[in-house]
Amino acid sequence: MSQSHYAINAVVRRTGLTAHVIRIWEKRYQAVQPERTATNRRLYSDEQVERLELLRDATKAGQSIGVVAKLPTDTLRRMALAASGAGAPARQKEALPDEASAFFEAALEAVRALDTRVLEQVLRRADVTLGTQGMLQRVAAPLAQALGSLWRDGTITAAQEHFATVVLRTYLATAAQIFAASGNEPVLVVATPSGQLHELGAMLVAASAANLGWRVIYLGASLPAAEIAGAVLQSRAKAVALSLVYPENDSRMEGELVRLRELLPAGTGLIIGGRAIAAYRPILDKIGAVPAQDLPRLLSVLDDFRK
Amino acid sequence: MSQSHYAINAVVRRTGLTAHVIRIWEKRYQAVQPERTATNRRLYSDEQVERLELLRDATKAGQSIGVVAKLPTDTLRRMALAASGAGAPARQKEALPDEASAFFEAALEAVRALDTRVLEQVLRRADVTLGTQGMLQRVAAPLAQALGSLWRDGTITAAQEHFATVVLRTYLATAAQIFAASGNEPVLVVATPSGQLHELGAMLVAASAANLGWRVIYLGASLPAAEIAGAVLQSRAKAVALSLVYPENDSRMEGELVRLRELLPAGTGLIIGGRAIAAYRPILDKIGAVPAQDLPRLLSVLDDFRK
DNA sequence: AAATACTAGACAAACAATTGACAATAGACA
DNA sequence: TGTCTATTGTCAATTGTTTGTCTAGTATTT
Repeated sequence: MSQSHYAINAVVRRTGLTAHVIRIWEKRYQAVQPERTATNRRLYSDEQVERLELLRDATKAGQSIGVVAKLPTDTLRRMALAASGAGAPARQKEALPDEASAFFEAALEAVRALDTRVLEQVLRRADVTLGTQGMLQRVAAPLAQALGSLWRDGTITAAQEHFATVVLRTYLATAAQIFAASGNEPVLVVATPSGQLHELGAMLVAASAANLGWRVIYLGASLPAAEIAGAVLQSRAKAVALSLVYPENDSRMEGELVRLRELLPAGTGLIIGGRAIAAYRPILDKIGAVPAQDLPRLLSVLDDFRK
Repeated sequence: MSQSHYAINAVVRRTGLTAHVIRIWEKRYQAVQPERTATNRRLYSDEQVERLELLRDATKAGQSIGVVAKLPTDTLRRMALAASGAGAPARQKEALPDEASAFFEAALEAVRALDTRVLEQVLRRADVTLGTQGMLQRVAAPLAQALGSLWRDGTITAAQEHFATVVLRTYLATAAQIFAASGNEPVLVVATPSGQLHELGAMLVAASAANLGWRVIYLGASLPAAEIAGAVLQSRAKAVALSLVYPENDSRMEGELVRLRELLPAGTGLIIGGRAIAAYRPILDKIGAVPAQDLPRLLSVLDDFRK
């Protein structure tokens, strides 16, 4: 197989664990036993990295490291499969209230410094410690929201805001990558309608849904109703999620949304979220779209459509 | 096999490594053993250049040079494959002339089908088979260009065009991340100026430059001159690359570009590329910006600014 | 003459390993 | 409830390694 030998630093990058933890897991529980160079540096194989990832997931799900570290890798793989299949979050560790905000602050710091690497690292670590949904709801979503107001404040520059948007966007896209391999998940089309240029909200939805086992077709920002409907037809999607942020009083929006509902096959779910939904509330009611004020509510709505 | 022999300068150009590093890798780890001229100048073969590229990628991925430099080239190739996540067959260099267009066609097919997974897979495979620069220049760039005209044709829908843009964008961003910097590479700021909404060209530049060893700060689309300059100052960037695609006759562009040049520290490189540069040519000359018609030319320009 | 390339040796910053100590948490038990 | 204990992650200090960069001096190419 592959002969890769990763230094501990590379393992840190891939697993999101700290070097401290990796070493202490080895010392105390013999979780992995990496080779050593002639000068005593650890060298990890792909298998060992995978094992560490599995251990990370198991502990994140509430298992104690002392127990799972002794299990063979096969068993860990089965556990991971079972856990993701059940979708039932066992006893997800409740993070401290200020733990999420520490990540938030760290992320903001990286944004100010225009430091891609650190920003990504913070997001990945939040992903590991809070769980993907926790990271999305308590770090990424607040960050996405804060960017706008901080920029209006003058607390951050437009360049920093753009920068953060791009990095966040990329992270969400890859985090949402959830192997669509199985192919028979329900399909969700995500986009923002014509005139709505802010796409971060839509990306959050896409990442969140993908993490919960939807196959997401993400179409980006500012797409006419007919196009969205076309994509739904082509992909036989079960539901559509739109995000409305700004502007809040686009007169053409009503026409767009009505048209979209007309063009969608009967039975297709239509979920609309984002800052601006309050302003468009009457329209949503009229066309029977389900509003979702925030990410948790969106997920529960998605769950209903899944059946 | 081609019998070309490259002087170290050419190798620097193609790999993004410094001459110092190339020599020290040879001395300390016998990474490559180039021929010598009668007067002791190093001469590198294509195979050796490829090997250096593989070593560069492996080290950027976190493997230590001391370990990987001793591995046979075959193993390095396999590792590059594994790292890019493709289970693809290890096609050797010298791609057929139409191989790139086969990838192009396959990519287009995936776009029509709105199939994220396949589209990503095609890009990854192209990456491995043609090399990163080959993939960028012969698949991604043509695809980015084609999307616009195909959409105007009606050959593809706007939804498909949006979809392709997003997937391509994400792939380029992560591909560029793989080469994430160790910290002391020269910094390049990439963006599109106010009014220019198409960012795919800028992303291509960013990915390409990152692959050649720049630390790229990517700011996305439509940013005012003052903001771009601010980011340059903050990051102490050596150069700025802008992409102009559409519109081709924005009257405010001249003001923006002039202002940008004024705000940039003396000595900062200013490179401008994209479909629309012909239309803005007089302005570019006026402010002393270097035009770059295509990706290969951009890279050689970047090379000049490196020092 | 100026730019480029070569060697050798020195250097500093980043990276790793080890150890021992510490703090937070959960569960057990009185 | 409070106290004890085992578990777990974190931290600091120290030592050693790895790696890219730099300088100086010489030679070659353009």
